[in-house]
Amino acid sequence: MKYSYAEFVPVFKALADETRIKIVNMLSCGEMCACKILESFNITQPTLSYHMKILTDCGLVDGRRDGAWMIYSIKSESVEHLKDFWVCITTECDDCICKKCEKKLDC
Amino acid sequence: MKYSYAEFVPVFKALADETRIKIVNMLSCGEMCACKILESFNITQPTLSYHMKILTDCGLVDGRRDGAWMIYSIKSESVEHLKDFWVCITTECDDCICKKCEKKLDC
DNA sequence: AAAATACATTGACACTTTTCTATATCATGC
DNA sequence: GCATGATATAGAAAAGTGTCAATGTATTTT
Repeated sequence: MKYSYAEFVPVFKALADETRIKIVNMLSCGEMCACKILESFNITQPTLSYHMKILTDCGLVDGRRDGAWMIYSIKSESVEHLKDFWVCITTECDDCICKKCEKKLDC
Repeated sequence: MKYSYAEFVPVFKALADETRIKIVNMLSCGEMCACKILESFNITQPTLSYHMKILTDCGLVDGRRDGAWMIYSIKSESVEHLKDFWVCITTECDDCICKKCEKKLDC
């Protein structure tokens, strides 16, 4: 298994919220500043800040400061990484956890 | 947008737990009964029952009773559905939410 | 330098999630 | 029908989550 399960828990947690899924979707067309994202939702600015922190902490989104603005963008490699992980754990393969368990290994 | 965001929130929630990610992975090699899954984890039987309910309720896993046993299996169409959704929302396209927002639509 | 703008942090609150123990239900075998 | 094994449910405790108002911190503008 080339992936660690635990590393993806925060990513799935980040996506377990409708607002954050929508933010990821919005950023897929290109970078966007926080104030622009905020306009699209009926949430307060601190709440958006909270959501953006979760998205950046898990590695899905990148944030950079440009003067007074925060510019957010999707991290393509993380997007690919998650897709690859999902395909990997849902496809039968020789090093699957189920085979390890039959061998009484730690899992 | 051919998907509704809200429909995937319970799926991502279900995957936002290391034990449940591992269970999905285990089932990718074929169906398995609850007692067999339970052997692989240091959790109680009610806790596994709780996790299996979350996985089946969100549609990722299918459960059928076979006498005294519960046999669980992956629902391949849900696995594909999630992958397609992820690719869709992370790929730039004409009906992206960001373009809708610029048009001041509800999102 | 003062005002305004953009964003982050703090503290509080309601709500949800995860886990357990105890108990109930259901199916099987004697 | 009773005992046993497999699973589900109920209730409770602890921890985590999402939201806000209030406030703090940069940065830009005047």
